[in-house]
Amino acid sequence: MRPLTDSIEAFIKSLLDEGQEQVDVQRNELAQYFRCAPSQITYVLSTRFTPDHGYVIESRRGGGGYIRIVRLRESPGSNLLYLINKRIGEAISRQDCDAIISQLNENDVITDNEAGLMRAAISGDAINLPVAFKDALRAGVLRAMLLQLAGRIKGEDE
Amino acid sequence: MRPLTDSIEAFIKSLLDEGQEQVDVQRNELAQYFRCAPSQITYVLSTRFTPDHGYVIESRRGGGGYIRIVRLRESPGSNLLYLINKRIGEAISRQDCDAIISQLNENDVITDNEAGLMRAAISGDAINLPVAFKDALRAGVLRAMLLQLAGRIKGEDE
DNA sequence: ATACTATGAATATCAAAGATAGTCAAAAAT
DNA sequence: ATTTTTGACTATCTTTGATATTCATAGTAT
Repeated sequence: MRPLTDSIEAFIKSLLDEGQEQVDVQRNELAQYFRCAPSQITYVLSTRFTPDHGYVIESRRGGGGYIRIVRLRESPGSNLLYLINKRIGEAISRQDCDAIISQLNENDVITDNEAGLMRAAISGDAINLPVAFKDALRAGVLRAMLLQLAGRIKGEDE
Repeated sequence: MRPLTDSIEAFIKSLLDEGQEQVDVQRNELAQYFRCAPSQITYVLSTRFTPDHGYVIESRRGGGGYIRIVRLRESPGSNLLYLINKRIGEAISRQDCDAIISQLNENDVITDNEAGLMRAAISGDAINLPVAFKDALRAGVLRAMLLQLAGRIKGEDE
């Protein structure tokens, strides 16, 4: 018999195939539907809906809580998924970050102002830490921002 | 189902969107309208209408009592300086950051997309560090981004 | 009139209960 | 071995209710 993980994965993908870039689900509801432990849902999401696979997850707890699955899109000339999954590793230098940001800016993936914000975020002037450590933190910040870019919904701003 | 908090928040904001800088509401009346406990209103106000969010609350008890919600519309410049020099200290929580970013967004200092980028930058999901340490790093990242905002020159973006 | 008190009408506070989702390690299945 | 599945425990957010506090007004005594 096909394992539950596969069914759950397929089910979520079918939801996303209805043209939407994202779906909200309730963990308990889904678990009930598949008659499994709620943590099973978490397991599927964390093994099949990672940035590697082209997805990001957001969630909210408490009453009215939900899990939102966002399918990342590849905007022209951006290479966002490559940057997120391959180019940035565990650590990245400031210069390399700058280069990436400039390239995104030149390809009109981000505005001048956004590029400025991103450079500020990865500058890390203030912190007095070993370079290796800084580079690791910078990698995290840059990756998070690129994930946000990849998750943007078309025409969301203005 | 959308939690009540969100509806109440939206309702209050819609009242403020009618051009007024402030609204007076009666807590019991609002609670009746939403069929919830009066303290629910208090909860919404204290979690979504704080000074960080750009609001202040005044109230009076007793007969004819009311709750006044005032939206602060400070000049973006001075507000930024305050945030940079006073509000952010050595450390800041994620929640507080979120509130500040929302406020900048609502006051049109930053676009929706920029708000998204900033939230991503301060999220620090990936790194596994003691909370106190994270909060200190976050303060640095947020401050750097606010400085960038402060330094924006009119007409810099196309 | 003036001061004091009682009453009713609001809001504030705070802790507990409810509703979600996350984590992690162990058990089960493949 | 690796992947799946479960369950106990934790974290976070919402909702409620009991109790305390504050204010306005009316009444009462002097």
